[in-house]
Amino acid sequence: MADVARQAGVSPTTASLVLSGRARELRISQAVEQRVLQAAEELEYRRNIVSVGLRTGTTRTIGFVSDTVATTRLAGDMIKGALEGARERGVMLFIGETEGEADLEQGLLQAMHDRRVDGIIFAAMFTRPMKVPAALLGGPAVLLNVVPKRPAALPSIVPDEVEAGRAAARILLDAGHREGIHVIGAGPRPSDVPPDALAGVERVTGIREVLAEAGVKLAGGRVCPDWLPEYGYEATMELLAAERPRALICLNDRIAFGAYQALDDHALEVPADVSVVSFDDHPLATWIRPKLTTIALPFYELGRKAVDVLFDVIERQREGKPAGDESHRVPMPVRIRESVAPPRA
Amino acid sequence: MADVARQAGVSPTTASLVLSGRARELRISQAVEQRVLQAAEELEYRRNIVSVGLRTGTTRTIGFVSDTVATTRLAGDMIKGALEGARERGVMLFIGETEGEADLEQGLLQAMHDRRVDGIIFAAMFTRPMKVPAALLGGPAVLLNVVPKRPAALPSIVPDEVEAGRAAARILLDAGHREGIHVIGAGPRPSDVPPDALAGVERVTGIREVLAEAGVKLAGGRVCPDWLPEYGYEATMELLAAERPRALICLNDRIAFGAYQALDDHALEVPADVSVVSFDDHPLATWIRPKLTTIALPFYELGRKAVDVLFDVIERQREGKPAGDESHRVPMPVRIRESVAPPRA
DNA sequence: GCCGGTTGCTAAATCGGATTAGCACCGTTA
DNA sequence: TAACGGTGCTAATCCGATTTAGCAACCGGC
Repeated sequence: MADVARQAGVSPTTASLVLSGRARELRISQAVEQRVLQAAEELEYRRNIVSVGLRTGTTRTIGFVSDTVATTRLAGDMIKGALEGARERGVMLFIGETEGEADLEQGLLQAMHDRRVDGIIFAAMFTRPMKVPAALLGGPAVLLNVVPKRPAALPSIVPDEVEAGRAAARILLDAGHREGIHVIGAGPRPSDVPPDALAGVERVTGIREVLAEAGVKLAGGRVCPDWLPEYGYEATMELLAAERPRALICLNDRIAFGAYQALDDHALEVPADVSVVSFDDHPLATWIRPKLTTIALPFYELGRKAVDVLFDVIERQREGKPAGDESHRVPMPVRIRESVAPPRA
Repeated sequence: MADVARQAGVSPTTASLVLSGRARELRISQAVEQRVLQAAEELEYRRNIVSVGLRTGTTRTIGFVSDTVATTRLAGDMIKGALEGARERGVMLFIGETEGEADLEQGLLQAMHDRRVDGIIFAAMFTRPMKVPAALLGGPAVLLNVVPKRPAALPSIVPDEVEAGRAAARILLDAGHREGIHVIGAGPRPSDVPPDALAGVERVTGIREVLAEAGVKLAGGRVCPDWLPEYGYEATMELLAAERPRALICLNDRIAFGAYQALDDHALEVPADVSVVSFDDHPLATWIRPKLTTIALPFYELGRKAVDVLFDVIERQREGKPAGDESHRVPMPVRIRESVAPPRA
């Protein structure tokens, strides 16, 4: 910058003013402004962000801390959304994984604060209640896919799972289903849900609500120890041994995949014999035959939204206002494909 | 830091010396060292890395630039490996996506250099030849899953695809297969491979080499426009319409999934009627039935290795030595599962 | 012709440390 | 006892910007 100032024949102060866009504000003449700009261009000058960060305290950098990023391809979309939001604002993204370990989490948050990030997105790869680490309260932060175990003064961004449950139920009702509707992955009682799987609880809530309104009774439900194909398969096999369902609401696509396998074993066709709706919109959903009708987890939008809200918080903090702790629900889009049909007469 | 110095009753210089671990070197007495350390502890002092970065030029930060991170869950593992390597060295990771666009790439690299990263990992999500951007040569850098289109003075880290091809062929030979071995995803001629799919070329090279050594002839091969289940399905259907294969080498797991569907349509059983080997070890491979024998893409190791090599480069650069442009091949582990059996008599 | 107000620019301090040169003190040695 | 080499610590400078306070020149009004 000193070089630029010299080449333009002005003081470093003036150069700084021009290059940080405050020329107008501090009454620098157009002529001088142009000279500085041109000198900067000729010298291919770029501001040293580290230095700016030291002086102004803003590093144009945010942190993305999550439990794990590799578990599902969808998680990648969350980062992608965040990345895009960050890029639009000219901000870079630090990422880190806690692996669910408290000391890693502590160290990571510390490391980010040491680098003076402007804000932190604290994310989980599937929606769940978590303890909000104290180190998070040190600066602007938002919760992504995390609902705080005890009330925290932080905004959170989560998918609208209840509405997704409603949508799934409506799809079956609209197709004419009234009986033989089973849930795979939870139930039969509302409390029978894998621990910490908030999504499960909320999806079932939405399902039950819509069915109840329509005067339709859920025929049954089966928990799965984990939401993987093999357990979906087992649960569906058990179900089929006992009775003949007309429609399955699988709590995610991997369970649905297992259910497909079980239905296939019993020579039952989807959707002619049994309709299947599911959640997540995993890539798998378009690979299996028939393609799966599913309510998508909007990971990309979640990531983007998190950045938007984080910058709101940063802005508000700069104005001295408090952070706010509202919870933003991101709608889950319905993907109608080929796995639902009217019940066979 | 000034506070620490004051509390310890020494000059800021001394405090700096002690806290940067150079006390011994510059002959600070043990007593003073202890006083400073204790003061720092009491004040919960943490060095401001931004400031250190300004003065020393090292930010304890590296950049991970890739074309896209979300395409496959496996890509996430690559980042995970890099993350772990970085964490062990107390370094943070910036990530960014280029989406394959040159101007985004340019901007991203620029943004990283502006933030004075200590080094950059330039990655692609599947192995392929790419133009190495000039901005990469500005500092320490390594290529991950990228082979430079023209020779560049940068080390590269890539999976050992040729050896993986050999392994796949050996699995079939060991099971007793001699004829009716088809490739799905490439061939029949060695040049029939999707453009830019370096993995395909190398896998086929390895396959042909081992088969040739054993005096076995490849019965045929079919290209797929893209390595997705639907194309694997189509190619296999075409093949089955013409003849009855004894073993399929699918060029990735998604193709294999499509092949399974086609075999199922023809009432052929895996592995009794047809054996299937594949590549990648996508999560899918354990979800389908029978579980798929596949040669795994070692994404996690690739990510880790990239960080290791990058720090080698950084180290060497500090000593004034050149970067080196060797290519590191990471072995691809074989995952024996249930999709291969001896040919039916 | 003097005064107050603009306009246009700059000197100097600051951010939080790292680095360099050197100072005061002490025991040795000739 | 004066020169000498260690020892233990610090003052001053620097990294690359931003920011505050202020200075000179000019202008119009009385």
